[in-house]
Amino acid sequence: MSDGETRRPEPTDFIREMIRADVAAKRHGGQVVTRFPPEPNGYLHIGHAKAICIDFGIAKEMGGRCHLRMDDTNPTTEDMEYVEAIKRDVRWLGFDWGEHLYYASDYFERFYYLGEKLIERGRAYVCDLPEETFSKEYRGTITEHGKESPYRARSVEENLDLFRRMRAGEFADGAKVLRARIDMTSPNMKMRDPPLVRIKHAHHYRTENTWCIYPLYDYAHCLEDSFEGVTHSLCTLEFESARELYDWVIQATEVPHVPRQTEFARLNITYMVMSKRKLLQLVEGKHVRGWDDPRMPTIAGLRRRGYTPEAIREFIGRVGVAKNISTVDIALLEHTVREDLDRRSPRVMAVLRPLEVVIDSFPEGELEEIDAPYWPPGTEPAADVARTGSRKLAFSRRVFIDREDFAEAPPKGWHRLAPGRRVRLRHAYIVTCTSVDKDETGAIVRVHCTHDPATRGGNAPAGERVDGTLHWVSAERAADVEVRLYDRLFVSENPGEGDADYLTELNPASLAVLVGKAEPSLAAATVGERFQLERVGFFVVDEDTAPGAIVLSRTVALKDSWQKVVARAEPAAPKTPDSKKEKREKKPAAPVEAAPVELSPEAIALRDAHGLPPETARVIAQEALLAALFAGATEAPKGKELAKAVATLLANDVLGELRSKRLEAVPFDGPALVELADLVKDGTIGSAQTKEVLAAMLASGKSPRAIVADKGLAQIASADALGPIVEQVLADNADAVGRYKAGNVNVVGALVGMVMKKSGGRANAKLVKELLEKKLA
RNA sequence: UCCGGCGUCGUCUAAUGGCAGGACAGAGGAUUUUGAUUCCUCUUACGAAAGUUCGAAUCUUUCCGCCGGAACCA
Repeated sequence: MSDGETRRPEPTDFIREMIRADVAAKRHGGQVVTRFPPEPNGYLHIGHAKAICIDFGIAKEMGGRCHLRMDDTNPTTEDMEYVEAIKRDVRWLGFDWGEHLYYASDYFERFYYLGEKLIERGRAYVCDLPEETFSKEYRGTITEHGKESPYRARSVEENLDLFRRMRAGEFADGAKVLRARIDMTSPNMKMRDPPLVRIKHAHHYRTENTWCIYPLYDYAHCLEDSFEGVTHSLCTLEFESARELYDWVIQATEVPHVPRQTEFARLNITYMVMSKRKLLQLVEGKHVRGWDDPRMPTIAGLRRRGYTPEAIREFIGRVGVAKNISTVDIALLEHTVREDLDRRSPRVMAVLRPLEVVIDSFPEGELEEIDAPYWPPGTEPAADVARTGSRKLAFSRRVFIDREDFAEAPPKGWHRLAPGRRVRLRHAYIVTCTSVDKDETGAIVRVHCTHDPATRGGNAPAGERVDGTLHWVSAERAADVEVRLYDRLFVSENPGEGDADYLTELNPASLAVLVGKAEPSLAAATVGERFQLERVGFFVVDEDTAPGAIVLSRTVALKDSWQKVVARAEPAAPKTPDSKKEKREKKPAAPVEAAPVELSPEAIALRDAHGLPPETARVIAQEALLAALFAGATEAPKGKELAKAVATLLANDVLGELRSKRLEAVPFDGPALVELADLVKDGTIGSAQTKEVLAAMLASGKSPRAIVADKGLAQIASADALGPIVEQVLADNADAVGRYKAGNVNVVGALVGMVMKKSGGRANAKLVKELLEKKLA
């Protein structure tokens, strides 16, 4: 991390939490191995940057390693050019795979070997069904089961022979395929005998013509992870339903190392497209100049646009990692890059649309040298930024300003030049506009000013305020520069949303090329150097620059609050597309009457036998484990009498634990729950303690009474015992008490919590609350 | 319609049964030789309903909405 990068607390997200827990539990010997597995069939984009930051970033944080692996199992799309581009981009982003560069294509022999092994164990077969036949007649649909392929029952010998001949090249593309033998009735379509290895007589950029069969993603990826000892295989949400197959292949091939797949939401950004297919279309359709066109969301494009790796990493960090499907506002990306560039970009001046200004009071032919600092006071350049100090500016009778900075009839709130107005030419003089020259069409060709010699350096006399400060360039010493102004590539917030073709939503103004005038110091600028053109934006010197022909690309414009004022005066922009909330509310739910619950006969029996609320009865009847526990409970001595309490426990708390821990069994029985309910009934424990006892039962299987005794959980329910603790908490939290008195009644909950904690979890919460409320009243 | 996933300010994201917090965006203001930067202030959210609980964004149930899954792509 470079110096000065924003320090933030250690990132926490569900993946990091999971991995930290794995490390703490010493799974995989406490090792963390991740991988970033791009397919070399396109350039990396900022969505990949998220994956890279997660895969490499987490491995680094946990003291593990991250592999860079080219997932090159499809010979028809992949290419060495992409491999090189991927390596360059990952490195540029600041990550290092060390020795760990891998290629799926190096594992082809092992995939083949494991294919034979699957066949031998009856877990895979060679299928002759054409792709179309299988998908139309056999796979079934989302709602209907599939049916088994007629080739499913082939003998091991025949399968082996066929598979070998597939490899030997005896069959045409698509004539045969190796299929997993799983379950044609699975609700997960991925599990309906998915293809594992297909025939493709194609040249592979690395293995050339060695192979004519290639593994498919679902077969290859999990094995690659296993071969490499990957512990945590992190991928995006669309692979969620592939996870079941991932685990199946690992289990069926009996590979020794078992990696685990976890999915997170991919990155979307407004006004951008992020699919490889669309990006490829933009390049091939010449809608942009190439993969590294500065308008592209590719890493190469962003790099050429002048983005820094630090800014991108910071952006990714701010976006976070979660499973919500999300689209980040491009304003956040722009903010992050401005923030970074502000510390990296020396300030210089250039005029994009020159308008000549004649300073009539300044002597003809005179050139005045002015020393101007590169950095405004108060801005500390980042440590690794080269240009510091100041440079020389030339002031002369003729200068250029931007046409946008002059108005003959200025609108309200105008802070720039206009007839009669006094403005400062930055670092130079305060000037006053005296007249305007126009051509025969009435267009302004020249502006006349007089300067105030007492204001040299731009200093206003004490107490005087000028109308504004303008950037400028001497007409005598200006360097011509090509300036490329980039804007978002699409005009639509979500290109291609709905029925729209995203290509019709390209922004025709995404690139504007101007020839401007720059201050002399810019003539020596070198490719990759970054500047802020004062009042205009952040720029980078483009690689198209040649000696004497500087090309400047705008990375991002400066924030412009004047533009906002102007925009506000104009008719309101069309409302943004539907937000999440609007989507949710689009079809307003008909006011739902609490629909009468349909009860199964079992549920009805439970309800009637024990007087349970119908909801509770249904939940218990539905879940076999709960039903068994409940049945056991009612057999116990006090079971009938406490049935309702037990049922509530079962339906509300036990079920929750079962779900969250994905438990199939529970280490206690029904009578234990009766015992727990009895403890509550006789007042030994309160509701606060019940949860804790239940958790302990789940963990140890011990009896409730034993747990209460062990942990000393018997509740404290006397005002005498609790009073002092309440007093103490109140005294220690005067500020919280203040907030309560100011109207925040929720504070009581927090105070109850504190008392509970101080009492070792033993206080009767209800009583505590009463005591607190009495004191606070 | 089946399976899986997801619903918190406009946007992204926190909270691990106890004061709904942060960032961006937006609004207002201060400072300013960049209408920049910086600083201060403010508006705005738990999809709905019912249940469990002293207390629910968090546990349970039902409903609603969104996304992914039927490539011999990855």
